[in-house]
Amino acid sequence: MKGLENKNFIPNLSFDCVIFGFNGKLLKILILEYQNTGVYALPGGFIEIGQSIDDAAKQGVKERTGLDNVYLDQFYIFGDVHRADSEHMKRILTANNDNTEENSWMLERFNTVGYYALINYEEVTPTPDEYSDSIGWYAIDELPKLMMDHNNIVEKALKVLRNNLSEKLIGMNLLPSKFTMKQLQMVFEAVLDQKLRRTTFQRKMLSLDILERHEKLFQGKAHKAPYQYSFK
Amino acid sequence: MKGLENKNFIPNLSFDCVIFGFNGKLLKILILEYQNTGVYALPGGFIEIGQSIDDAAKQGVKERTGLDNVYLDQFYIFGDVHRADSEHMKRILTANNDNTEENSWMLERFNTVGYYALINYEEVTPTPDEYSDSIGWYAIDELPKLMMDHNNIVEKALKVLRNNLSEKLIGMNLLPSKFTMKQLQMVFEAVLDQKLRRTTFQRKMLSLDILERHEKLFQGKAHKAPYQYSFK
DNA sequence: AACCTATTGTCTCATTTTATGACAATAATT
DNA sequence: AATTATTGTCATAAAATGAGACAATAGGTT
Repeated sequence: MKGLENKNFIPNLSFDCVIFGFNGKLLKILILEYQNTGVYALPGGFIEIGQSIDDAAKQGVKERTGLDNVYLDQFYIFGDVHRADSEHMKRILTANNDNTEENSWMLERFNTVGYYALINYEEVTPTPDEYSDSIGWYAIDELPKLMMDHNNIVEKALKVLRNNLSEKLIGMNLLPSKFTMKQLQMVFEAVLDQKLRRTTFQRKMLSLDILERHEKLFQGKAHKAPYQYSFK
Repeated sequence: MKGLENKNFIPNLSFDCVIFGFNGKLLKILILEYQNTGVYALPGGFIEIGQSIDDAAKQGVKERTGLDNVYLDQFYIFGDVHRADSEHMKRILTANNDNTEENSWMLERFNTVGYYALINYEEVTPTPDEYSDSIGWYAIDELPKLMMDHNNIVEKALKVLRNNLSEKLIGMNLLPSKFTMKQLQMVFEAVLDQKLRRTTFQRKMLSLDILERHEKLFQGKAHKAPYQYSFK
């Protein structure tokens, strides 16, 4: 596993990121597949000595999405003894012809810090890193079986996201800087997984006094063109 | 530091607990003072290999309060590089005539998992453990300067507690099993640090359908005796 | 050009929730 | 029996939300 053994990592601690994106209809998550293993996992990594966990996560997201300045929120540390499933890791190591002796520390128990990120789907070109051969978007209700307790991590991230959506008004991070009221509503509906009433939603959003209205968006459709908005 | 060197701990990881109690008027926190150092700190500890972080925290709270089955919630991991302040730790180690060589790992960088606990003030007899010579309740607005970033940890715990109070209805854990509406309101007021309207609060609580009404509590006061309630 | 269609922005009215104050009931004291 | 402080509940006002109506469009169809 090229490069890993050169660095000094904090032992027994990792991070994993649930990277949310919105394609206009569905809420999706970035999942990567390790080379020659059929093992699916959340993008994650380790923390260098001398590096804050937040920075490590930030860097990890950047490496895999190319995006800087991403909304990133640490939401939980998963510290169960039995969360690690060393079989998966062994398969990844051997598939990479790795010296299992030298990297056996990766088979030890790991606690992992969960982060979730919200990114603008359109601005992203997911690029697989050196360990994985593919990276792709998966709708949240069509996730493959993930390694270790990663499915559980996603579950928890979704819960936290749903809780924080209205409160912290973080839906913005899933949209381009300018968007229509309809787009904003669809983000809310996708995240909360429920239909919202158009008029009520619109009134609520406008009353919050957080939106700035811009020019109309002409979509070439046979109906009134909607205004565009951005967050103040 | 007796006993510590015998155990196998997960390196570079600790936990710290913000233990909240309510004395009837004020929201308080358990703080301990290390022997012969003047260093104040949150009760915390390390995690054994083969022990989940939750269990380690649970055990830590039990050791320091004597209480089992405490409401305990992991709320954040503090992973800044500069949060550690090894001076404090050195003072604690030398004050205990510790072999600084052998325990030098305690001076390394530590990430710490923050927990908050809610306990019934009256049922608790805080007992100092082997490392500390005193343990005591401090009102949240009269905390001493704590070691490392522990003041910061308390701040964050308070924020999370305020957010979760109504949502998760966890105020119950700060009260005896039977309480009056007034007592419940005072818990809310102490945690949220704001006055609430009596009639609105009472109607709200009753409408939630989470309270069971019991016999009246005669306090020997010259006015109507209030009902007692418990959570269903 | 006149009409048609789907969507948008805004309004209205009904319903529900919350704010605010009023008031009677009551446990002990005077 | 009158007084006092607090409690439980109700009445009314104000605010927020639900649910639908409707006119204003941007373009398509005839």
